[in-house]
Amino acid sequence: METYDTNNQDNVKAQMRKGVLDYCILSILAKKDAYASSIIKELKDAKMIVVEGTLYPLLIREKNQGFLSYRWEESPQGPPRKYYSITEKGRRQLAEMDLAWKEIVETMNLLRQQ
Amino acid sequence: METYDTNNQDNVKAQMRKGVLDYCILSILAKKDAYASSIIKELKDAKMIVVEGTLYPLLIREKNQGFLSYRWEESPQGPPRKYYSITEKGRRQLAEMDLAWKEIVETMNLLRQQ
DNA sequence: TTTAAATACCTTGTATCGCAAAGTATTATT
DNA sequence: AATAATACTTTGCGATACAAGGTATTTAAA
Repeated sequence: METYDTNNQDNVKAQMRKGVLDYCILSILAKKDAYASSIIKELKDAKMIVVEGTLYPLLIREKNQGFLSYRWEESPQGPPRKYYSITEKGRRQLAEMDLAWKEIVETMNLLRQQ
Repeated sequence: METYDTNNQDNVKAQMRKGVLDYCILSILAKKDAYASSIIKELKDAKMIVVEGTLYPLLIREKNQGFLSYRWEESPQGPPRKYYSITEKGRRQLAEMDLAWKEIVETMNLLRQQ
């Protein structure tokens, strides 16, 4: 059973307003496959702090929407890692997010002009 | 009783991620006093759709945080209007939001560079 | 051999937000 | 009076972000 954000297109912008984290995650994974802990490190470096309790459900949601897939890989130390990849559908979503983000940035520029 | 976002400064950015509506409202009111229906119209023109059920609680929250004040004014037609004004504290908050927004936009630019 | 440390994934409960929908109130028009 | 137009408010729901705690695997130390 899917939720309200499956029709896509029309409400990408509405969702964008709620937070940019989904956009961040897809952007990161568009460049390179990664696992949760490494994504957290990358976001921390970019000063966009995220904690595990936020990221794991988010990755699961994006996977359930078909934007991501994953595979297990051995780690040099510790338990195996769940590497996520962006899918074709994820790349299309990312393209829509780019447009929505651009519009929001332009709107804010307009609103902030005195 | 205040909530988690009263310490200010540290979490402006975290809040910003949740949505840009607060930023929009303060931006609009920084230019000119306005009442709810006129704010909705202005946001609609800027393609940032907001409905009453979103805006009214938001205005009340910002008023409770001391970012806004209001006064009643007669309307040429219909019931009186509640005109909101941004306060000094609201302007300081807006300045912090400007910084937080700038950082988020820069972060997204970085993350979207292939 | 047990214990601890490091790494990694996952879940639960809470506060908050955005929205649809319904409700209340005032004024002007019919 | 009844209706329309305007404006403010509240309720209930679904979704998000986070703190906190939990589970599991591997390696190193005691």
